[in-house]
Amino acid sequence: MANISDTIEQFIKSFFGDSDSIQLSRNDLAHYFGVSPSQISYVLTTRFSVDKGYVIESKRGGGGSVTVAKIVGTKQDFLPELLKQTDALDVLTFNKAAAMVDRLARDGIVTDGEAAIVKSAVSDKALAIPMADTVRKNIFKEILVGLIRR
Amino acid sequence: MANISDTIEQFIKSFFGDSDSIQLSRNDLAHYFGVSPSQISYVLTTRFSVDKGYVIESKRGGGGSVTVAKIVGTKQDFLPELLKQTDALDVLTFNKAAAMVDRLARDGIVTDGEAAIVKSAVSDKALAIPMADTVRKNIFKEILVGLIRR
DNA sequence: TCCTTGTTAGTCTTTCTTTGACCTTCGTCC
DNA sequence: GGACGAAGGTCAAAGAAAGACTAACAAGGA
Repeated sequence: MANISDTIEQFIKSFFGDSDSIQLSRNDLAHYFGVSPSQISYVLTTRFSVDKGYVIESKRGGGGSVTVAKIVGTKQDFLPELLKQTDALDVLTFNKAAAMVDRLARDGIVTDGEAAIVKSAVSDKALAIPMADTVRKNIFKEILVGLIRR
Repeated sequence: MANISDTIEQFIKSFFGDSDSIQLSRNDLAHYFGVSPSQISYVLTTRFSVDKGYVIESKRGGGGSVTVAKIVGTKQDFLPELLKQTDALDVLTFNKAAAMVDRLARDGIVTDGEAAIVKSAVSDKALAIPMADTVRKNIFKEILVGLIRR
């Protein structure tokens, strides 16, 4: 956690209390951390992606701002939805899979321990094979099916 | 203890105080000892393997680092042993994997939910590919390492 | 001696981060 | 309505780590 992006990520996350959405100023944040504004954008896109369960909205111009909102899904239809999304993908990279399972953990649909196992199972190390991203998709889908069934 | 690898090994070990895990920078360490970074990797892989009671995690890029953790507690014996056994296998069938994970569940090393996920991940459906039993072995090994790490 | 195993160094690759330059949008003030 | 400043957006390049792979070298044993 030596890098500033992780620090900024935590800082932003600490703003969500019970609330599902927060509003922030890109410039102010950048100034606060002494980094360039695009750094904030970087953190936003890498750490608060849709896969991870966040949506970003923004407004430019004077008095502009960025809104970060947690996507809150009802547990029942979220897993099937995720399965459908995964199936629609051509291939599945590790980062994408990790983002999705992180979100499942965040929303309490799986435990942290379960999330860790899923990540191990679809990691690049586990799948050091040709067509890894295709196989990963299959494995991930099968895991989701198992989760739905339970 | 004439060689530098042994010296580096001791140096790293001296960093564990009461703590079970330490974080280090490969580059810094290499620079400190005046050796090439890959030398540190060499020490890490040869002296801090699971066999020897350690697990390693790392992150690349700016602010990247290597975490070395001692394997402690109940996982100390059984999981590494199982990992070694798995590694010794040529291939791993689903039935064999399922039997192993069932045993882990029975012994309370993993929850039923976790066991179910592992089985999904290494199921024949997930691995409808050439060389399935070889890939399955790899995945299973990686899951075991993950379990040891946690 | 020759062969195997272990060590050391070096190079190239991959991943992730950081910065900067330039672009687009919005609001306000003549 | 046009000019201007204040946001935020985009993208590419550079930088910062660690990983993979390979070659060279060293030491010990058959």
